[in-house]
Order: sequence, then structure tokens, then C-alpha cells
Amino acid sequence: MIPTDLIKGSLKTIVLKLLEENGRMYGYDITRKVEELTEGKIKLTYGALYPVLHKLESDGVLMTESENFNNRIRIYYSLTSKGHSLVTEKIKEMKEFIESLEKIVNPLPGLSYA
Amino acid sequence: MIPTDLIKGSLKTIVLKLLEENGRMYGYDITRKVEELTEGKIKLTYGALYPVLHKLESDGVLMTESENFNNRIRIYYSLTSKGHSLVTEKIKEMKEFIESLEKIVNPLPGLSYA
DNA sequence: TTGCAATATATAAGTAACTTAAATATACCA
DNA sequence: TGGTATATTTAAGTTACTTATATATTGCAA
Repeated sequence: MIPTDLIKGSLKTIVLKLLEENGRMYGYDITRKVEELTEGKIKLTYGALYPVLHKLESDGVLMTESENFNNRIRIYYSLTSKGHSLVTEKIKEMKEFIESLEKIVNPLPGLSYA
Repeated sequence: MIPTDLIKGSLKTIVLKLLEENGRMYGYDITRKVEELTEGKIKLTYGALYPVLHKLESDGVLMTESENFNNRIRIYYSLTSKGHSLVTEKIKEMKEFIESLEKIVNPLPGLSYA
């Protein structure tokens, strides 16, 4: 529904925010949660998600716990203290981004645009 | 201020929307308008903007008129009828994108998130 | 009169964040 | 036995940019 070009740069922020809200999640879970929250408008691909999770872990932003559920491995990710700081920063950027887009997309009719 | 990764996919939509609002603009003008509207939070680079304008023109989305102002060339861009249709579509996508991001970034505290 | 900032456009080369595709493995239902 | 859902991995390719450089005029200040 929403073209991937738009979503591209937001992946990291989305992942971090979900982990902040939910405490811990595994990769597959994250994709379903995003789909659910956005009513199917955003679907993360595994080829994008897992490498990002690995990167964030190696950067010390996320930590993992592996668990076995029904003979399937689940790798739970959660924020480190560094991760918590990063979310705060990323969310601030994201809100500024959304506000900026809205100023362009929904210009106030009362204000002269030209 | 806002990292370029976030803005990346939105460039075309931003350009098209500004042209819809303003009728016609030249490239340099577009960069200044975006900077003004977003209070400096979004700055378009010429290396991104001009190739996008050329592409949109060759796709029949934009048309041009060259004018001379103070011995400087200004190439004014405006929407073709194809361009007007495209803006409508792109703005719809953009609004869905913003709504989706807001659902993730500002989860309603009353609704269970987990 | 030199030199910088603003105005105005163009484009080649490089990069990063993805997409696409293929692989592996289990559970469950028809 | 065959498809759907669950769960993760990673290599190769793409694309929309960034970075850097080039060109040219105006106008202001040192």
C-alpha cells in the first residue's frame, strides 16, 4: 500500500520504538506488530529487518535472549541503556520529520503559501 | 537537523506538492521554499533535486519554461495533467504514511499495546 | 580588486539502505 | 503430501540518494 521508498529510512526508528513499548520482541513478532498497528499498510521484509536487528545488536543498542518455543528458536531483542537513549533521539527526529511533512502536505489555507 | 535517511523517499512528493500549491517554481526556489516551510529542518541538495526534476520532466509529469532573470537562467517547472493526477496519488500515500508512523510513534496509552 | 556569499543549474562517482531471492527447519491442518 | 504459518539467515542486486566538482552572474565588503 505505502511504497517502500517512503518507509525506507524509518525502519530503525520503528523497530526501536516497538521495543521500547513492548519490552522485548523477536523479529517475526515485530513484522506482525507493525502490520497490525498500521492495518497492513506497512509490511517489513525479513531481508531488511534481520540485518537491522543484527546491526543494532553489534552496535550495543540491542541485546538478545534466545528461547525455544515449540521447537522454534525465538531470539528476543530488547533495548540496552544505550538503546533507550537512542530511541529518545530517534523519536524526536521522527516527530520533527512528521511535522515538517505535514507543513508541506497540509499547508494552512489562511497563510500565504507563495 | 532531520537525518537525510528519513527524508530520502519523500523528495518527489515534496516537489510535486509544492508545484501544485505554487503553480510554477524553479529548482533553486524549491529548495528555499522547503527550507522556509520546515524552518530549516529539511534542506534539499541540488545533487538530488535537479536530477529528480529532469526525471519528472522526461516522464511527462512536469513541463518547463526557461526565463532570463538578471542574466541568470531560471527554469520554471509546472505540473502537466499527468502531474496533477500523480500529486493526488502521492499525497494520498504520504498521508497514509504519516498516519501509520503516528500510530507507531504515538501509541494511544488507553489501548493495550502488547 | 579581490574575494566571498547568494543566485542558478548540471552531472559524475560513490554509498547506504534497502529489495529480491533462496535457503533451512518445524508445526499444523486439509 | 502439500500448503500455510512460524522463525531466522544471508548473498546479490537496485535505487535514491550524497558528495564533489564545474560553470557563470550579481552584489557587497575589505
